[in-house]
Amino acid sequence: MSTTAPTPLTTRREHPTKGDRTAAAILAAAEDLFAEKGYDGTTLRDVADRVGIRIPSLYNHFESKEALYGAVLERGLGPILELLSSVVAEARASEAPWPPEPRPIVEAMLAVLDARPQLPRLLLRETLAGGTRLSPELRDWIAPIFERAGEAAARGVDEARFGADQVTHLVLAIYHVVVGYYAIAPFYKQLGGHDLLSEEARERQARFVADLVENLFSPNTSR
Amino acid sequence: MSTTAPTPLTTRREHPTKGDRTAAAILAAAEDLFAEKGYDGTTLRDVADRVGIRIPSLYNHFESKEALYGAVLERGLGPILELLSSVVAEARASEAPWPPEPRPIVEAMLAVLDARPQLPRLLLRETLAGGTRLSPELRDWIAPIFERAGEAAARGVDEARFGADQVTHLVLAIYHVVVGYYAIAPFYKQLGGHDLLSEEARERQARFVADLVENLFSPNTSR
Amino acid sequence: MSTTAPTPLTTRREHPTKGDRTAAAILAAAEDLFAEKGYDGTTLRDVADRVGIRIPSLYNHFESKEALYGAVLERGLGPILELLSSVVAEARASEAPWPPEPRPIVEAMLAVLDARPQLPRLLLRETLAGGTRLSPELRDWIAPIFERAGEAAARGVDEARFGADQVTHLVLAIYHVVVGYYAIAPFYKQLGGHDLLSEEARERQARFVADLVENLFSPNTSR
Amino acid sequence: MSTTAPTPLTTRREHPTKGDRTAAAILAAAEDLFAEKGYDGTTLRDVADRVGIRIPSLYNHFESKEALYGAVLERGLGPILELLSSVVAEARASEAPWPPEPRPIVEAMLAVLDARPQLPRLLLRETLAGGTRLSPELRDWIAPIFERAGEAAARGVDEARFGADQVTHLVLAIYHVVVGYYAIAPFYKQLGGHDLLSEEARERQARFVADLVENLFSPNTSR
DNA sequence: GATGAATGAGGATTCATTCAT
DNA sequence: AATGAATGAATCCTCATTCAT
Repeated sequence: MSTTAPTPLTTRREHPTKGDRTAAAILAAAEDLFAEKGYDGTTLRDVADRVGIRIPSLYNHFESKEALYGAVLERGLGPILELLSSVVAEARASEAPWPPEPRPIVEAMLAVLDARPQLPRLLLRETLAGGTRLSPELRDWIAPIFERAGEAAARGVDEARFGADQVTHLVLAIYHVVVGYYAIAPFYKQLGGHDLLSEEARERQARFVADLVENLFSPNTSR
Repeated sequence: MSTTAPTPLTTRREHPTKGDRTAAAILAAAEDLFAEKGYDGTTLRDVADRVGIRIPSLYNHFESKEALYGAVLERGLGPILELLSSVVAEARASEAPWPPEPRPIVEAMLAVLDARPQLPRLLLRETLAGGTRLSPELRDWIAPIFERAGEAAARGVDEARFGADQVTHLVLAIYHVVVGYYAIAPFYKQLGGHDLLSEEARERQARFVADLVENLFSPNTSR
Repeated sequence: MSTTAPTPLTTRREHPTKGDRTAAAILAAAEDLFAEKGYDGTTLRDVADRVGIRIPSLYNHFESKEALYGAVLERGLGPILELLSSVVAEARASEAPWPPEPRPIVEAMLAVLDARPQLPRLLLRETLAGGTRLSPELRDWIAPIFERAGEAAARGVDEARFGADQVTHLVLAIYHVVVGYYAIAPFYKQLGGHDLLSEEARERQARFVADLVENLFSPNTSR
Repeated sequence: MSTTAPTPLTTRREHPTKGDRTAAAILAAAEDLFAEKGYDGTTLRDVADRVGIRIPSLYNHFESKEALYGAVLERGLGPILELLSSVVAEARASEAPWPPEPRPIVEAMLAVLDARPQLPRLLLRETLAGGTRLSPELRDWIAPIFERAGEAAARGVDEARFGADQVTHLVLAIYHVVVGYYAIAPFYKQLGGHDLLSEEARERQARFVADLVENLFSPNTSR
């Protein structure tokens, strides 16, 4: 489903070779499958079939199923974590109440996820699994985000509404509102609901999330 | 090969027999394991080991792994869905703005989940899987809940804040805030955060969710 | 399918007890199943289901699956072997050309098989299996039959037609013509042919076999 | 899970590859075992052991146990059915009484079976099982053979001896005489008889069958 | 780089059998 | 005599991985 297929992080050449293209196709297929069926529910046969190659060929590009999964996570989660890191770091550095204007941030965030709607499911699967299969690298990246998001939020939140000890809950809530939306989309549709990933629905969600965040953080004044 | 189905596998007697106790133990073990590792990640060996029996004995109580999973889901999700159904139905019947007082509802909801913190993970896993393994029975139960929750919310929501077309997003958001909290707890703890399932944390979350709901639905006045 | 269910050979009481009746029902069910699906293809669950009892109850009547199979064979093959033995013994004793009048013998034979059309299949299955599961008892019974049948036939056969060294082939041929007919009946019917076990068909077969035997043994005179 | 079927399992190349040789060895082993012990009595372990490979390797060549059985049947029964088909078709086309000279046909038939004495047992097992595991393909092949054999025989048979309504019985009889001989051979030997598959015995049987057929069809004249 | 073949480990499930009730 | 529960052994089959070509 994902359309962009950048070169894998581990090997960067000037010209994308045929091998690079295969590797990218594998990553794309694996991302979809891991998101849809989870690590244990995805077989290398599934991946190879979707790419149109045979199983052993996968090993020319990735050392193992775990390595492939790691590569998918890294490629997928990297941009998100970078975005979050920078936002959080920025907010941390500034003295202004956080966030000065939530809309751009929310929109940047959702733009990333819109381009790769599988990532939230990947993310959620990882949190459900307790980060079991997260590389130490990725884990070290994630931990401070929550931490700093908490710090930042602590300064921005309307204390009349949420106590300082509720900041963690606030951060987690926003996280779940955002990723949960994408994760539930296929199920919701299948249940008879409309397509949450349609253009309009995603715009509505963007507005909704922005409103929500703004509403939560700002003092009691409606926009 | 067999044509008659000799042993009713779900009959309950007056006195809990040895078999009933074993079945209950299997269900408990399976609930934990399915929540932690997912359907594909859980083996019948895992379940049997945790119960302290041998694998074939599982088949004296459940017809198959899928049937066991179904039983876990039904037993676990039943109370939640009933609660939601009754709340939604009630709200639907009354003319008063919904909910008249969110706190009791939120507390009832969280009380159920507190007693079985695995259920949210089970739920979330199902939504991630697109309800693939949901029995038609359970699916028919879930669909109208979202639907009616939307109707009810449509009457209660502060229209100055959220448009009518955002009600679905609102309902999903609350759902994800609630279940996501439990789902991420083990990961959060492992990442160095505190225990989200501790007494205090759960109380904070209860307050937070109640505040959030109240805040979202009531007009712009803090309590 | 078989309707008569005499008491098992191992226990003969005056009044058929309830247990005896169960044992008979088990034997009847097992005879059908072993004939239809063979020893390996028949499970004790199949047998128990058909009788309407639970598997462990089978063990109140038969020591093991093998013992049950043995009992079925003994009960089923006994009458046939007795008949054959007596015929052969009789022919052996007499000096007259054998058989003086084949019709009665053929008819007696077919009467037994008509009453229990499963037996030929059981028999054929055993010969296919090389008598692997035949009790030594039964095997000792069978061996001399062929032997004596050969001797007898040797005297009766039209030597102008079949050489003495072909007597074995002759005996085997008759054996296969007879038992094969019953064995192939279900398949033949299913292939679109008519029912070989119908009254008329069986009568035709009786006539055919009698003609064949007569024809083979008698000098070149048609009936 | 997989959607495409990547590896054609039955393709034949010009040079027999290693895989082809393995597949042939598997077929040979399976043919013996299925003939000796039947489908249910044969385990893939048996097959693998006889070939000298491990069980999972079987799946590189055949999709399942059933598929392997089907391949054995097709490969084994194909030549027989072809022979029968051609004989029957030929007889059907000609106007001469059938068969003009039975000996060549019987000899051709027995030559095929002599080369693969397991096939008759395979055949007989199938008829005993009611063709349960016969592929529709094979079944469609078999049905018309009996049918046409009946038609052909109807023209050739000595009507003074066998009525038209006995033709089916005649055809079945010949079939059983032929295949039964091979099927019973191991048992007969084990019972103390001589080896029915020895050179001499097979020649005797060939003569016997030819005599029998000739005798049955021709008017009352010995050869 | 691609793949046919092979395989150790393991997965769900069935089966015959036992035993306490 | 009947059976619910338990289980060792085995069955078919899948999976990730390796290796020679």
